Amino acid sequence: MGPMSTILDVAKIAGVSTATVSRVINSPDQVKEETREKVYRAMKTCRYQYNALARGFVTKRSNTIGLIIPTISNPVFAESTRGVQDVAGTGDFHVILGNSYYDGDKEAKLIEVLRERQVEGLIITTTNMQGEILKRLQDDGFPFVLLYSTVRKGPMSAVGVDNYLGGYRATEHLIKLGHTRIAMLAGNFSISDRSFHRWHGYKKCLKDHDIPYDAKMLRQTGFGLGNVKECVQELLSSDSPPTAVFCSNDLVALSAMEGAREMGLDVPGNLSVVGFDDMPLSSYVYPRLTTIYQPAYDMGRRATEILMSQTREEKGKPVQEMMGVRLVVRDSTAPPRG
Amino acid sequence: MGPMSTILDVAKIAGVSTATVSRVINSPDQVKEETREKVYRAMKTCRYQYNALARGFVTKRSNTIGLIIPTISNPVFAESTRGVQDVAGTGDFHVILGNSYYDGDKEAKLIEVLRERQVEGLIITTTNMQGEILKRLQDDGFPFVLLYSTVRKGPMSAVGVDNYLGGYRATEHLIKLGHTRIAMLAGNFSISDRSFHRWHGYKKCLKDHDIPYDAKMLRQTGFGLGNVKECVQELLSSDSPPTAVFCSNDLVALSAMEGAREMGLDVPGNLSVVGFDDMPLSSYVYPRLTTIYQPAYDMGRRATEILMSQTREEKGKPVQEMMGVRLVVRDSTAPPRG
DNA sequence: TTGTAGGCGTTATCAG
DNA sequence: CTGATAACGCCTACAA
Repeated sequence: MGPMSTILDVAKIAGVSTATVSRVINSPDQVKEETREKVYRAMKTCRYQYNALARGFVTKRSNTIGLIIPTISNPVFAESTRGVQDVAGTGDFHVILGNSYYDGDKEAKLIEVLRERQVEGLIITTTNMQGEILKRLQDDGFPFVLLYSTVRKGPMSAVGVDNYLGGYRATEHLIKLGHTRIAMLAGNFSISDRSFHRWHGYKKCLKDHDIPYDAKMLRQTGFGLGNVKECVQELLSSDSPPTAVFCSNDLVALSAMEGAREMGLDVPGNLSVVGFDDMPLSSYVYPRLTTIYQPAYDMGRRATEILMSQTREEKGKPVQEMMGVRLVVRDSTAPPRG
Repeated sequence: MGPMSTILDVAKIAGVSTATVSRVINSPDQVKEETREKVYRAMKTCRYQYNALARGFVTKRSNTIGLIIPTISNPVFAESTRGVQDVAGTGDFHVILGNSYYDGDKEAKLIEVLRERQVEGLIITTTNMQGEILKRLQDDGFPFVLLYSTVRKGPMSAVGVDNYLGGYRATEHLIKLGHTRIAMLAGNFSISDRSFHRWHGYKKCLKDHDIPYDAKMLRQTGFGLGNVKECVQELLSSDSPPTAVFCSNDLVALSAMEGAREMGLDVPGNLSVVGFDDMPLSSYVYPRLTTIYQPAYDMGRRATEILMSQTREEKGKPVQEMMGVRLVVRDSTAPPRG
């Protein structure tokens, strides 16, 4: 990679000024055809390559947005990421991707360095709602939108689903099937308020059906396929084990099913399992997973549309958008045995 | 977002020169503690935020690499992407992600715009091996490494697996099980030479076991979950249908199994299926998928290590690295019936 | 240890 | 339609 040639080189070769070269790049019709051709030829002879960074530097527009998610390994985040990329691309934006791995500090660090790199906006699936970080962004008037958010009003833009409702629907399905001992495997509340809302929906549904809430039926797990198996197995080893479990996402549900199977139990025979997300592969797993669908791809798209309009307008009002969830009944749930 | 303050503002407030401010940012120990503190205070009072773009502009180092994959929706690419991000992060690099969607033109366009944006290097899972594009990168001395590559020698850096061997192993497994009518569902050769190599391994294995190769047993499909089902169903409807099928990736394998099931056939009872990739969820699907494992995460890591060393050194020799594949036998394969 | 000043590649403002 | 020229925010010799 020798030194690249610049518009100055081009200008010299073509015998014009740099301003003219810049014009043929940005508004070709403002320059006489003859000179335009001359410039094109000059570009070719010195193998000129445009430097978008330099432009960004003067126009103060990097044409880049940052996307922070917990981890790209979760297929549901992969879907929303694709949504983000697709609409960003149509606006000639690029996206820098960062994984927070559900770590608030990593998340904060990412936000900081992405801002240093002059991203024009941020899409964040936050792991640290309470933190000062978002407030800081807010104060600075820095454009950002929360993705997979529980926020429904206030000064921040957000797109998400009604997690409370999702939790309610999942639980309701189980109750209608005849279950009364229903556990919940929730992602750690300190790390995800989504999980917290789902738990509230779960509790409310229990109450509406006169099933007493039992705190021992709640287990907070990590989010990966971490200690989930142990959690179910503890649950299932208690003196009055659950006959069903609502998991705060599909990945957790998969581990839960495996944990149950390791104990020689059948899903859904001995244990019904419902997940949350409906990631693309959930209809292929065994047993096919009953779960709450949320429109990941579209959420990614929508968040990006909002962000992009936000970066352009001077003072766009914040917009919150809640998209629909729906219960998808498949094979991992059934009436309790005997 | 009002105008941000610059080191000049900081300098004025602190009563020092911009050079000094720059020093406290880049080499704090080169400046007397007293002035250093003064500068820090000044930064605070004007809420100074570092502009990494400006630095990149002068140092000609964007600290960014581009990553081009077919689609982030395929979990195997998500895994390697995570590998890339993880090691890029340790080198203070960021990664801009682009999906080519298996489209050579999109891929070319992505390479172009990423170069304009001054990425320091590119990691590409190419869809267009033959194209001029890579040659162009080569000629320009632009650092890049091919990921999921079949390249084993020559001037380009690459990391991948032995696809030929993978195809061979998969087929061998089927043959040892007693199958003789073995089909292959291959991703379109024009789009993926990986698939092409796997097919060669498949053919060679057939030959080594005196099973005549039958061209009608090969179907080239798209890569998503596109027309795969129809392909299997055609195959299975022929007068002498296959008893087993080797699929060029796990996603295709899932569709194939579904296609067979739709015809009322049992997997592996009536049809054995083996995939390729061993994506993280393949052990959860039903039936648990027999497949060829390739170390996606590590491949992503390795590719990035190579690239990063390449961007630093002046004239690093190209390095090719082939990582191990291995057959993972699970439940989607069995001896043929009767 | 600190300051001065030139330069990075492009755009944008004015003139011509 | 085209040309000077001053930014943009930071780094880096070179001097002091």
